[in-house]
Amino acid sequence: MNEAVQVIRKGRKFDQVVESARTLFMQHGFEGIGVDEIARKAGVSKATLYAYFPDKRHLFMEVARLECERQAERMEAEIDIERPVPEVLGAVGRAFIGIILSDFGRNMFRVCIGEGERFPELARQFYESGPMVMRAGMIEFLELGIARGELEIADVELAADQFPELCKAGVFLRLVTGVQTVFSGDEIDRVVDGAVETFMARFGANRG
Amino acid sequence: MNEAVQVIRKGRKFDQVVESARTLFMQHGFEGIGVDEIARKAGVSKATLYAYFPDKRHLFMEVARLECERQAERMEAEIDIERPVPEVLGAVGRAFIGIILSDFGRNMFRVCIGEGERFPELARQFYESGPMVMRAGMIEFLELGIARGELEIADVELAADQFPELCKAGVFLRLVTGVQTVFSGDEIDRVVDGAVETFMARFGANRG
DNA sequence: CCGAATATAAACTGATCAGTTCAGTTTCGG
DNA sequence: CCGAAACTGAACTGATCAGTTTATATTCGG
Repeated sequence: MNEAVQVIRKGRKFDQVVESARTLFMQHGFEGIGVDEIARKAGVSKATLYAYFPDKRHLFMEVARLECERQAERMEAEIDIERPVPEVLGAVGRAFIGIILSDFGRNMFRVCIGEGERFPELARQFYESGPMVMRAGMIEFLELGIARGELEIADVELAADQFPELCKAGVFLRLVTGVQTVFSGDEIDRVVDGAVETFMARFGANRG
Repeated sequence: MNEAVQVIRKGRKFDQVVESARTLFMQHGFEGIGVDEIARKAGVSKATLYAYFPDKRHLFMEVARLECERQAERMEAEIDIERPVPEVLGAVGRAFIGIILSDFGRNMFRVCIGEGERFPELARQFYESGPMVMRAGMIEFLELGIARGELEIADVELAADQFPELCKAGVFLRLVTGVQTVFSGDEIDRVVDGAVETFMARFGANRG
């Protein structure tokens, strides 16, 4: 089944390499760092690195996949979906913005989008192990909210897409274009609270 | 005042170069095409090209700036802001999605974001001549809608950021990651109409 | 029709960097 | 303690590509 994993993990210094790659990729992006430096920081020879991974791209993919898993787990652990819908949405929005603003998020977007044409495999894997997972979680949660009578949604998938998009309002574009790279807590609250309010105005079940 | 423009435009084959660059950049992105090919397609020698532009990046910037202007003009010409707010928003949304899905839009995002760290000048200029212009237009229009009594908005800037973001729901990310590259008219209608409905649910002045 | 501005072709520089090779060393299970 | 697997280091290959150079040719205003 998972032969691929076994094929890749064959040496004792595997984790050192991944950890070094994680740090450097997240800090400098894909093109911003050379394989030599990754090997050096890992305390490993370049030849060893290439014994583990067929090329730089697959090393990056592995790092990206792990990091997405990590973020997804953290998010799941932090958020209690039993709380009222607006509260949960607020928490989700703040976590989401946090990821987007992190070195990881910024560089992941940069690489996936920038490299998308030359390296479609990565962008697709990123979508599937990042945004798609979150989308599935959103759908699940929204359906719970509907069942609880807190939400009324005809097109749940569209709603699940709209919420994260709302959270990016005025942030994402300014971030990736470098127009603004630091956002205060107040700024984040403003956009997340705005997202929750807009979302609830449309989909909240107001019977009263 | 515009000495810079005069300094750049000094030969008779300038337009050929820009036009060639426009076509090829929009088709292959920034890194996807070499200067040699741009010169060849322009029917111009490489040396001539470098007589016009200090480097490849500034050539790209010029193309980007012109294309943004072009899109902004087209949008302004097509849309009649005297129509009812939801109708105007629908038209804006469809035009916006159209730009995003075009070769120009896709590659512009790709390059600005991908190249952002190494070439911040471009991303900033893009933000200013593209999204920022649209944002200003949105703000103006929303204020008109408020004055007309069709809208009620406390934070106009946030609302102006939210609408385009809503229009991207489920489209933008799938596009830039290559998960889905073609979108049907029905799909576009679904997301734009959904954006208008959500927006109006929050900001529409329903006194009835 | 002259001379200054502009354009050309094509070879060249120089820098970058992923990935390879190989001869030799270390590690570790059995 | 042996032999196989894993690892090392450092030089090397090979490809890409932006930008330069140079000697020559074309264009065009005055």
